[in-house]
Amino acid sequence: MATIQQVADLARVSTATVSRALAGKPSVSAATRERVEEAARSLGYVASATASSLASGRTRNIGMVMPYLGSWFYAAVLKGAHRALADGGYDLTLYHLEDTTRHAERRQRLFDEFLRRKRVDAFIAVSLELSDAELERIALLGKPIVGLGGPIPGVTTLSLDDAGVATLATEHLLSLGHREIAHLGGDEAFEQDFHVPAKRRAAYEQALRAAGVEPDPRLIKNADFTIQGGYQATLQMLGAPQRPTALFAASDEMAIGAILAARDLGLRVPEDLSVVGIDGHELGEFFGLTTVDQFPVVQGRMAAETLLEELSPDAPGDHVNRDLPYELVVRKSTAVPSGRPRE
Amino acid sequence: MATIQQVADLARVSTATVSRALAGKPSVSAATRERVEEAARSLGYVASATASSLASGRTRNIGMVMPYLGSWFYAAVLKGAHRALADGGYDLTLYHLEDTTRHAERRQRLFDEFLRRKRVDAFIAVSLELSDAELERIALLGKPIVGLGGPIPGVTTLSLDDAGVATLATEHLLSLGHREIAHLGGDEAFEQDFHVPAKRRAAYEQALRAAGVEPDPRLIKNADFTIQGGYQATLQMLGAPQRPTALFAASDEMAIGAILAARDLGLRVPEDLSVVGIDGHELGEFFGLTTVDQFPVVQGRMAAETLLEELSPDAPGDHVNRDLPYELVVRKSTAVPSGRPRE
DNA sequence: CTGAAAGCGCTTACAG
DNA sequence: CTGAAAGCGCTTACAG
Repeated sequence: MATIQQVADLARVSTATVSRALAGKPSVSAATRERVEEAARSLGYVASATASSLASGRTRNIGMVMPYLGSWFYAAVLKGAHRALADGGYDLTLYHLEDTTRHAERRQRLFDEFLRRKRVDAFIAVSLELSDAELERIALLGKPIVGLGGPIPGVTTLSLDDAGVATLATEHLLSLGHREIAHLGGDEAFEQDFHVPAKRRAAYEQALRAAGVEPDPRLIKNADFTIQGGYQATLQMLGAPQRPTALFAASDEMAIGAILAARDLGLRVPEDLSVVGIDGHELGEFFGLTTVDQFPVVQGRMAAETLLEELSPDAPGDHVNRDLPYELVVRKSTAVPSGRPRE
Repeated sequence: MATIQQVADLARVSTATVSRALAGKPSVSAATRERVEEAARSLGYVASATASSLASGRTRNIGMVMPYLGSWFYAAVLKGAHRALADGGYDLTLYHLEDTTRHAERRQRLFDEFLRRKRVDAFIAVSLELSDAELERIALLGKPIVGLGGPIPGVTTLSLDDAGVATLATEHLLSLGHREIAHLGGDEAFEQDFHVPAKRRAAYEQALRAAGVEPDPRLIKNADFTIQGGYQATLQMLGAPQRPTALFAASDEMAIGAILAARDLGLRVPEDLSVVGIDGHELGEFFGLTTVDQFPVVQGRMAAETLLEELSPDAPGDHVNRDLPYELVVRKSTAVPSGRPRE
C-alpha cells in the first residue's frame, strides 16, 4: 500500500502538494497536478482514511443509528441513505440498536461510547425520540445529527405527518361512502419514541367525527404491524356481529393480513370489505392494496442529503423539522360499499 | 472532548500509561489503573478511533460488502453480522453494491477505492463470487476476508450446500409419494456469482432421477425469487394440462406465491398441491409453509465470528470453506398426494 | 504555486 | 511498572 510520501517522491514534489493536488485544491498548477495524478495512479495510491481523518478532523463517514434492522421498511431507509451518502463520497457505519430486554443498556452504551469515538462526522437517527440526556451528549459531541421519523426540539428532523396520513386514508374511505370503518392500530410496544399508533388512531377518530360518524370502539383493534398480526385481529373483528364495510390499517402488512383474513372468511375485497394501509410495501402492488405510500427509500435519501447539507460549510444553523412526502395510491382494495355486508 | 493528555495530567501519569491502563494491559499497577480509570471517567474520555487506528494499524471496524440490500434475507444476514461484531467490540461499515446498470463500474470502484482507504481491518463479502482481479486486489490489501454464500478458492468462505438443500426438499416430496413434482427456479439474473438457481435445479433433477422419475421440462419454470414471480409462474404451470401434485420452489417467497396461486385457482394446499420452499422466511409460519430453513441471521453471525477468529493473532492461516447449516421444517403445505389431481 | 514544519491523538518498542 | 520519544500518514496554516 503506497503512502503519500512515495507519491511525492515519484512526482518530485512535497507531500503537501500531493495532498492538495489530489484533493482538487485550485492552487496547484496544471502540470504539477498531472504529474501527481499520474504518480498516484501508477502506484495505486489511495489516501488512508485514518490518517486523513486525524489530520483534517473529518472522517467522511456517517453513523446511522437504527432500531429494527430486519424489517423491509428499515432496510429500505438504509438503502436510500446509503446510496445518497455514497454519491456524496461518504461511507456509512451502522449502529443497530437491538430491541431486546437490554435495549436501554445498549442504547446508553451507544451514546456513551460508540458515538464518541470520532469515527463519524455526523449521525442519522432513525425512529428514535432522543431524551434530554441523549441530546445533551450529542451537543457535547458537537456533531450534526438528523432525526428521521418524528420531530425533536432543537434537532434537524424529517418526520411523517402521521395525523395527515391517517386522515388521508380515513377520508378516502369516507369519500367512497363508508361509515362503518374499522381501524387496526399498533400495539403498546410501538408507542415508544414517536407514538405513531396513537397519532394515527387519533386522526382516524377525528376524521370520522368530522364526517359525523362516531368512532365505535368495537371496530378498533391493535396488533403488531405484521401480516400475521393483522390477519388475527381482522379475523376477530369480522367474526363479530357489527361488521365494518371498510378497514384502515396502520401498516401495509396488517392491511395485507386483513385482506387474507377476509378471503378466508369468504368475503370479497373490496366488494364486502374495503382495505387501506400505510407504507408503500413492495407487496402492495401484488395484493392490489390501496395505501398511503410513505416512500421509505426516499426518506433515507432525504435524511442523508439533509445531513450532507448540514455538513457543508455554508449551512444555515437552524434546526427545523421538515415533513416527509406521502401519497395516496388507489388500487383495487377499496371501492364504494355494496349495500349492507352479508351476515 | 477530552484527550489522552488531559487524562494523563489528571491522573499524574504519562499518556503511555493511560493508553496501557485503558487497554487493559497487564503491566499496570492496580493503584495506577484505578487512578487512570477514575480520571477517564470523570472527563468522559473515550479514545479517538481515528488516532488509535493510525497509531496501532487496527481500526476495529469491519467492512460488509453486499448486493441486494433491501430484501428481508440480506437484512437478516446484516443483522446477524452486526450483532456478532458489536459483541466483539467492532463497528460495521456497510458497502452496498447496487444492482444497477452501473453495477460493474461501482463494483470496480469499490475494490479500487473504497476498500483501500484503510477504514476497516477486514471484510465480509456476501453473495459475491470474487474474480481473479478482485482477489488480487484483496491480496494486495493484506486484510482478511470471509466470503458468504459460496466457495471461493483461497478464501475463507461459508457456503450453503445448494445441492444438499434442493435434494432434501425434493426427497421430502418424493418420500411423501409424489412423482409429478414441479420446480420453480431462479431467472438468469440470479445466476451471477454463485449460480444458485442452476445448482438447485440440477440437484432437483438428480433427486428425481435417483427415484426413477424422469424430470419433465414442462414442470420447470423460472421466476425472480419473489411472491409475485412465484404466483405468475405457478398460475401458468397449473393452467396447463400436465398438472403436478407437488412443487418445489427455490425460495420461500416464490413458494408463498405458489400457494396463493393455487388458492386462486381453487386448489387446496396441500391436498391438491404440496409446496416446499427454501429460506426460512418470516412469513413461512403464517402460510404454514414447509421449507428448508437456511437461517440467514445465523449466517451473518457465523461470517462475523469466522472473521473475528481470522483477526485474532493465533489464527490458523488456512482458508477453508465451511458448510452453513440448513434444516427441513415440515409445516402444513406438504402432504401425501390425494389421488390424481382434478382436471 | 510550492515547501518546510507543525500537529492531529493515539500506541508501542525501548530503556530503565 | 512507568516514561520519553518516535512514529502512524496525512492536512494545513505560514512563509515565500
